[in-house]
Amino acid sequence: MALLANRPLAIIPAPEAPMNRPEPRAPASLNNAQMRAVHHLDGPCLVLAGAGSGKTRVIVHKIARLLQHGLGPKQIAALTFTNKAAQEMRERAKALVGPRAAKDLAVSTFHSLGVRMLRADGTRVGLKPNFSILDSDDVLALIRDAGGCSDNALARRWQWAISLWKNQGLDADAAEATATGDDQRVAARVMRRVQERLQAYQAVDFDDLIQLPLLLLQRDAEARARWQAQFQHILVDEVQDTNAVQYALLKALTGERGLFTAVGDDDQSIYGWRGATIDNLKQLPLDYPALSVIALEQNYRSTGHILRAANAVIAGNPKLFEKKLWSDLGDGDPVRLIECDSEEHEAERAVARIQSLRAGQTDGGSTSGSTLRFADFAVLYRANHQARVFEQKLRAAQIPYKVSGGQSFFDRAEIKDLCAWLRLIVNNDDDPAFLRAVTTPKRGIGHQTLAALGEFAAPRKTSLFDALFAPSLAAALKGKAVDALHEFGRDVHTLQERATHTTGTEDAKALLLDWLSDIRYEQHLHDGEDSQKLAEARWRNVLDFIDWMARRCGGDEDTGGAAQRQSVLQVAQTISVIISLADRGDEQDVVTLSTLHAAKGLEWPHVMLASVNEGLLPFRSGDDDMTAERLQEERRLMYVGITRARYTLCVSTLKRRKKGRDTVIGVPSRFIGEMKLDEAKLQEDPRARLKKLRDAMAAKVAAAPGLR
DNA sequence: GCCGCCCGACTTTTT
DNA sequence: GTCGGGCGGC
Repeated sequence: MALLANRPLAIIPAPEAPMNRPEPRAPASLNNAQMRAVHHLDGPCLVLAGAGSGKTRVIVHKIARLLQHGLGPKQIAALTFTNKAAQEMRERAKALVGPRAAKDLAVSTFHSLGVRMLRADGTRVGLKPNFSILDSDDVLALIRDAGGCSDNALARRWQWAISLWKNQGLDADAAEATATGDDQRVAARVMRRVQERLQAYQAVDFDDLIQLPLLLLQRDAEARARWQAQFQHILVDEVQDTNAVQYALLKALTGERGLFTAVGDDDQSIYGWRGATIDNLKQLPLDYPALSVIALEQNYRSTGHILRAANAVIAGNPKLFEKKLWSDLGDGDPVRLIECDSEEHEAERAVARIQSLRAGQTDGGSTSGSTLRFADFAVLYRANHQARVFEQKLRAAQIPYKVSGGQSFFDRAEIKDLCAWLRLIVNNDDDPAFLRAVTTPKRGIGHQTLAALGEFAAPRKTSLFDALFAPSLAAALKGKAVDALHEFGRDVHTLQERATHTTGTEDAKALLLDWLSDIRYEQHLHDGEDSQKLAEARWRNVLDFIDWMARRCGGDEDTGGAAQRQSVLQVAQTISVIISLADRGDEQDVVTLSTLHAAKGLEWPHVMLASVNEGLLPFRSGDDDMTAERLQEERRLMYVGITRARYTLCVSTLKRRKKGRDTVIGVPSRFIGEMKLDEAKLQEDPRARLKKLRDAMAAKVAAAPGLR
């Protein structure tokens, strides 16, 4: 959809095999292991799905099997981590079981499920049904405020610590008890205050969306019984990425019966740093003695050389479950190793490789008739900033590209402005939203007025919005300020009123446009931006956003399964959990630049792993020492990178690399050696060959007496 | 007190 | 190459 035109999209390569390789992509029938996973219905099941082994296929077929077995679509939940994954799963399910059944399946992210549970039962854990969901920027502001701190870096560290605690299922008390050192103790105290404010605002953060439903199930037997009865079978995707709270929620939802299918790959666990714990996978067989473990080892993606390199690297990690990928796609091209002088050189080599492969030059030097698309290529690297030099060189070569993992559409200031208004009409008590909305656009209400309003509201224990209408407010503030506040209050009420009753795409759009013109939002953008062009770009984003909202009100088929007409208010309620989805329609033929993390789950015919150097991959920052766990996660990252490739993989290292302002000697990553590449089969870079010649020459000269 | 300049750093990311 | 923080000067 146009909405996301300026957002980097994940690309799914075209289904047709780009090189002339006769190879059936998805076999018509399930293989043996897949079949066992699909037909195991009466007990807990762990599917260890190696990279490219058809895991989504298994999930979708299992859903079909469960339906066939007599379960209703509403009784099946399939949980993912990202909206994108949920969307893909929903579509694949739709293709297999038909739109009618697919519509009622509970295919969603963990967080959306949490929202659903809390909207229904939130009152049982102290939440009004109209609670707000704060995004991480709101939470950061809240933390700064609660901690009385203007230092953003410190607030961020607090936010990080608090989130990790929440992901471990700890509350403020528990956090304070486990805190070591002064920093942590302070963070725990901040956490307590943040939790109090969240409660007062009737707001939750993303972590709460998992933790509170868990609390609900633990505390409330009736709710537990009801939700356990609701879902007769739960499928979990990427189970290796679950954190302690998500795992506990899964257990609480499935209860004693343990009717679930967990799908994941311990070798692709790369999110330990944000609280995911592989302990969950270790714990699974202990918590469920009846667990059937089924390994999917046949890889349908990569050719032999690539797969052997991947297996060789991951063999360096201790095994949780024995598993070794194999493929019947033939050896394919050898993995290619390139040494580059610098980042610039590396990017130039990458460009040259794309051009030569596209021109029909294969690694062996023979030519093939077909032309490759730009979208068949990806350059993968460890850290975002590494994209820059590739962007430069690709632009210079006029090759279209996109960068994954950029700023989300919903993170843009203009979109968040509007979301603040929407949140406020959903939940009048949402003070952070109030503060943003009341000052955007400027309406003569400054921090003086707001501070006074805050002081008025605090002792009365009302939200800022409620305080607007207190009869005694006029006594506490200047007349002009009160008028401005009342006008704002009326604006919000008007919007709220209309949003409750407006449904359907066209009406919704008209309402939203009316609103924007009422608050003069376009003018506000031009005022706040010195560049005309930038302001216009922002306004276009706003219009895209409006379009997108309106279409959801109409219940468009293609907007993620919301098939009924919804009021603007209803759409506004779900907005903070719907982070953008890529639209398949505007998939473009462009080269992908992506971090290794963002590349997980995707694949390309031709992949380049860039700057595979010590210090970058595995990553090491100045002072910290590399623990065994850290190194193992880095190794899994390398494994993920290698297994993204279908036909060719090109790994490059830097001889010199930039580190901050200066340049340091580049040491090839230990993972290069671990790939156990057959050196004899390695293609030599023309420049390296030249250099060898030169070195040999120099050696001869040096050895010859009398010539010095 | 505010503004502007300079210097340093610069993982990974979802909801 | 860019962003943010800190310091110095006005």
